[in-house]
Amino acid sequence: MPEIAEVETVRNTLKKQILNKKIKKVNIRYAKMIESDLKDFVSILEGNEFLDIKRRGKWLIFELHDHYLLTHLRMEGKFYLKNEELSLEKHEHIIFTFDDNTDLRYHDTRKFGRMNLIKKEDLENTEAIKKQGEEPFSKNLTAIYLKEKFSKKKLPIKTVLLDQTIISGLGNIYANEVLFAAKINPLKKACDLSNQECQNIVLATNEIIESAIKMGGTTIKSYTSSLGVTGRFQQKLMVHKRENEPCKVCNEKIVNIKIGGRSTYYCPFCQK
DNA sequence: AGTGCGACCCGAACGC
DNA sequence: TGCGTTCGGGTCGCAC
Repeated sequence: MPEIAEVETVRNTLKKQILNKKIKKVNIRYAKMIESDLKDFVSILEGNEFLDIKRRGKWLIFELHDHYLLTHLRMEGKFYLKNEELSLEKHEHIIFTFDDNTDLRYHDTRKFGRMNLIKKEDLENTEAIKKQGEEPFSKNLTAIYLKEKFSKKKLPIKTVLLDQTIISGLGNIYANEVLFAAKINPLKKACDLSNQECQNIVLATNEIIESAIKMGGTTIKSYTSSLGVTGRFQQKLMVHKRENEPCKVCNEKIVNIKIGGRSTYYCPFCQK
């Protein structure tokens, strides 16, 4: 399940591989994945080239001449680079073939990922991009900002951390890890958090996301980056997917509960 | 406006 | 063994 660190890893990896290569052909095998007009999608991309790859939250933004290709990997989306002669696999849904005979293949077992081609001038007006909250590293991500946003939320803080309009890019793994590092019980209502707790979330978010990006993300389930680089952050996980294992700080058993339908892991002693 | 929930998917895990 | 059922998870859209 790619979150911000995984998306950043994919971005950095792909940037070394696909920029400024002419796109010879686009093959769409699962049309529902494309949110924009299908004919435009093919005609605009063919003959075009990727000039840069940016990121906003969990969205990857491929820059083309005059357009951006927005992609969201959701849970299982992956990009692979392959020789175009290799046979297509079952879950390779969108294939971009470059004129050096390599493919950029979008692979997604669950078919949850989406792609959207937009004109450059429309980027900031695109709903998905417009509503993204502060990036984990932004200087605008402050305790004051969080306190104000949280004050309107009676939901558990765990649920609120997943709200992309507040902090952009956190998913289930890092939400669990941030709350452990900040020593906050995931069930606590967001509106009840103190200034100090908001500050702890800012610091924990900075620290964890920086570390996760440095380590190439976290490999959970099927996630691998485009070059097959394995994320190493899983070795650093303190609570996520560690149900019944001892807390690395106090030895108490890590608990797994559902909050808002999402698996939540925490230490009942460290996060009272 | 905030909240809750089904829909989108399909492989893995589980039940019988 | 083999079949059917349940579950998960990010985001959107809709109902309240």
